[in-house]
Amino acid sequence: MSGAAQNVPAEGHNEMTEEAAPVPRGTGVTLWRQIAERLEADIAAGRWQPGERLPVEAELASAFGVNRHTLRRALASLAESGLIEATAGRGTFVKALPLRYPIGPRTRFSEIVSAGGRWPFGRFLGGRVENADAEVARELEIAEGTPVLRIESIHEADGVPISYGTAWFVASRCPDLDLVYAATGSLTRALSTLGIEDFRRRETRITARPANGREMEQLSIAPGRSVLVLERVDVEPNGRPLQWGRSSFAADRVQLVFKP
Amino acid sequence: MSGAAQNVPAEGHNEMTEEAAPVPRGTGVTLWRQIAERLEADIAAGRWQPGERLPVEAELASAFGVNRHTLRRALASLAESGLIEATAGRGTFVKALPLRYPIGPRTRFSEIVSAGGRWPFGRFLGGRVENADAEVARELEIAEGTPVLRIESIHEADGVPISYGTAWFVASRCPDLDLVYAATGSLTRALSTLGIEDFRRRETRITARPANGREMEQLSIAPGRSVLVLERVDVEPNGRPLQWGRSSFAADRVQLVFKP
DNA sequence: TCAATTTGTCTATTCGTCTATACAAATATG
DNA sequence: CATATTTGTATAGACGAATAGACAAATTGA
Repeated sequence: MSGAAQNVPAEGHNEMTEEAAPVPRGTGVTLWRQIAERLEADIAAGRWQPGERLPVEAELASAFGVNRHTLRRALASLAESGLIEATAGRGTFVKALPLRYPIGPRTRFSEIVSAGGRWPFGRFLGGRVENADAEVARELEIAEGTPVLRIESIHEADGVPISYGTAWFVASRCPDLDLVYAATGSLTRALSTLGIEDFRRRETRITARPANGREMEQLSIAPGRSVLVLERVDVEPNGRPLQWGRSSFAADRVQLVFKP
Repeated sequence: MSGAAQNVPAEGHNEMTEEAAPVPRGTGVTLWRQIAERLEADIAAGRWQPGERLPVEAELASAFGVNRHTLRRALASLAESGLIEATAGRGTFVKALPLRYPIGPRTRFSEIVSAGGRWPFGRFLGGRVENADAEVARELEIAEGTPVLRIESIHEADGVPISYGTAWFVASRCPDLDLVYAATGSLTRALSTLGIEDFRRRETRITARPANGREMEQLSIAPGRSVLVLERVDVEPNGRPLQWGRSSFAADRVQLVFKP
């Protein structure tokens, strides 16, 4: 590490004063972005708990081998994402916490979030009836061109966006679902209101990639952060597809759990 | 899009000549990196099939609204990852293809890769006996300090690295597993040789994040690409934990599939 | 109340990214 | 074989990232 430590750390328990792995240069990702990502990952991994204070800027800068201004640029982006908050004279504190998210036959966002001790909410962004294209038709096992209801929403836990995505429903099966969903903030409850008492997960497909502009915006996550992209098909008890959806989960705010 | 198209595209079916969404600037990710990621995502999404030629550099540059040199920098990184190959006078062609990877009670890498029509191989990187730390002990349900066998390996399909990770086994249960694994290139076969005929998946936990330096190196993926991090526990028929492992999957080369 | 600590802001310089122009080299096709 | 097409390389200038130094502002604790 080329940068010499500029401030001698106070005595006592001290994390992060040992040098971190060098931040690679020339990778196409700026230093401040990489540092922000590492700090975010460390927080997600539990290195610092909510409410805990991070090492001071000078220490972090030294540990990462960068200038304090570069380090501050990293912290600024974390603050922008809502993960940390800094106050002059006081320090920088952690705000975030990941959610344990089991995926099973009866995956229900509301139940999962409530079980995690937080407040679930489905923020309805928009819905409209459109004719099923080839992909939607295949997933829902209907004829191409059949009217489907397309709903776009964000799912939040304690006001923090967890997932953002789109779901398609057979329009004739779910009249006015968008209106009831918008009113209740819960998809499961809206379906129940419409007489659909049960459905279960048929298949979940997962990939991951860096968030795009829309996802960054809707999920309030920093550029370059990863999203887990879930494509899922839910079916009614008679086996008929009810819903096909594709959602992006803020990877740092959720940990998917599977038990075969 | 500020950049004017510099070459009139040839007549006939033509993708990508319409302008792509503008590449954001000031995000901490260079333009060439973002372009590389988008092209990689498009390839993974099936926009171009292996063997198919990408639009020429001038067209791509125009579509992304960047200089041809910037576009070339993006293509260079994709070529470095093995996704594409370019030849002067000939064009740029796609090489990559994602693997469908079902996760279930009997997840076996070899079976999955073979089912996908490719050649599976477990590249043994190293193994040694060590004393279980707190985390390993908890996952394997043994006393802290119990000797465990730690194995590091890369799993490949047709010579392309798919996952890289570490697994821990109760040393007394799997004597010489590392040696047999190194010799056979198949964990399942190695365990069978040692008298362990069956095991099943108890739990799989998934997160995602950008690949770190080691993962970029071992998986031959470009900086900033995402990895799917799987923590898994496998147990023997009697319910006793056999293996705890944590592997990083190249997110662009694999799509995880779950059927509850 | 004051000193110490920590974050916040300003100005300036150097290095890397992006753009631009031009032309060489390799391949494909008529 | 010649032309068109496409990638590959060289040089140069403008702009953003990173560094550096200095000092102000806010908070904490003695």
